[in-house]
Amino acid sequence: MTNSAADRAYAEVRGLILSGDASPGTPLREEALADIVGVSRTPIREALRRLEAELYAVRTPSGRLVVAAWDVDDVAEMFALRAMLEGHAAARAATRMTPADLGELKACNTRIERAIAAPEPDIAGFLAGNRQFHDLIIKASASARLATMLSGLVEQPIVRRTATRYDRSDLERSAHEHGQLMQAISARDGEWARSVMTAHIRRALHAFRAASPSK
Amino acid sequence: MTNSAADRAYAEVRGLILSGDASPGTPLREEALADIVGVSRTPIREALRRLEAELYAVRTPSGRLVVAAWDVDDVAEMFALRAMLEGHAAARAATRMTPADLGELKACNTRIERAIAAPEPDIAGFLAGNRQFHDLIIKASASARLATMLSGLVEQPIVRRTATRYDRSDLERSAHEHGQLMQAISARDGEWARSVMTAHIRRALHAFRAASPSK
DNA sequence: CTGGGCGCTATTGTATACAAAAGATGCTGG
DNA sequence: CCAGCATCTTTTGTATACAATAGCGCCCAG
Repeated sequence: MTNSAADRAYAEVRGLILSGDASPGTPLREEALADIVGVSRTPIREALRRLEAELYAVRTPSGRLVVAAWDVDDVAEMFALRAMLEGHAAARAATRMTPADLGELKACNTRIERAIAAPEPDIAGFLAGNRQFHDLIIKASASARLATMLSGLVEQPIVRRTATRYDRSDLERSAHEHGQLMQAISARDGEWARSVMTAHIRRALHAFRAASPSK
Repeated sequence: MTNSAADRAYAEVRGLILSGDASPGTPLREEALADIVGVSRTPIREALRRLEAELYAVRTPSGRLVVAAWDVDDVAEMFALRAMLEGHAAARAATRMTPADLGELKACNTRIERAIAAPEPDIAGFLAGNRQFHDLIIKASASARLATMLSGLVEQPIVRRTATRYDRSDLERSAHEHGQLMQAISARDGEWARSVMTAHIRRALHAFRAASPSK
């Protein structure tokens, strides 16, 4: 809880962008945001730099920031990068995970299975579990750099929109792939784990594509 | 040249870290750095946030920043990530490059060949050309996200230290691999280009390992 | 001599004031 | 009526002032 104002500013401005309240091209003016969030320009500036680094915002030639426009190709590229990087994380995790870590992973996937087993699947529960599952893998990969790179790449809102269109068989397939991944990790087979993770995320990419408006 | 003070601060502090003047574990105190660079704390803070995001600095539990310690494994991980990401960039570039881009690439590699052909190889010229060559590929990949991720991963000093140990055959091999890459791109074969680039960087990794003290 | 608590200091987080630069607006001359 | 320019406004960049907090050392009691 070191710099709460800046963190709050980051979360709020990011929320504005992802919710669509600030649509692509909207200028992100520091003073206006400071008024909205209720802090001074200093933490706002810090938040904006982070958002710029994560490409949520882009700079006009003269240094003004505007909300970035992500088209389908941009999002596809994000999925492709995530697939590579999380695949790498899975490969590393396979040779580094302790039995205790693996148990935690198993418990997490059990929660996911319970969330989707109900008559009316619990999408929020699925998403929370899914995120935790992936975070456990990343953590077990023991690469701070990988974790940093992935943090700006795992934007729930798009995953969320995709997931709300999942039917039960999609959800079950996802949990099943998690099971495969745990098998690969149990076997300490990094390349198997990489392949499963890559496939897992690339499937999500195509689910997204299928659900997206044009193209 | 929008915010020159912050950029200067970034460059100077980064220089302190990479030159070894600020050794791992050294605290990075804002006021002290402000005095050194000759600007106020505000741009220094901005520079430090960037350095933190790129893992040149890490935060102690209580929010203080210290120079990060990179061991051999960290550097190896950076090479591995670079190999994946630049491989991806090469694959994208292969289907996107215009003949003009390719011509520029060829000219660049010709300069590299000239630099290493001299009786006493021009290492600085090699490094400058090499960097430009890789930047051209990244640019042609037309992925802002990829460019952003790679920018924090291409730290000359380590590459430089490795390159100073190259003998002529290493340098020639590097230029030759660039030639292969251009062939793959000319053929518009993304997977070929990816493989060549990945191999190119992984060879550099092993050159680094061979040159590094322990392990 | 040692351990714990208390207060001081060093350092970062946040707010605000000031400077510079880019954009917009309106005026004037053609 | 339009082009060009001057000025005024808006917005960002930088400096500084103030607040909060964590670390450190010192002193005292046992």
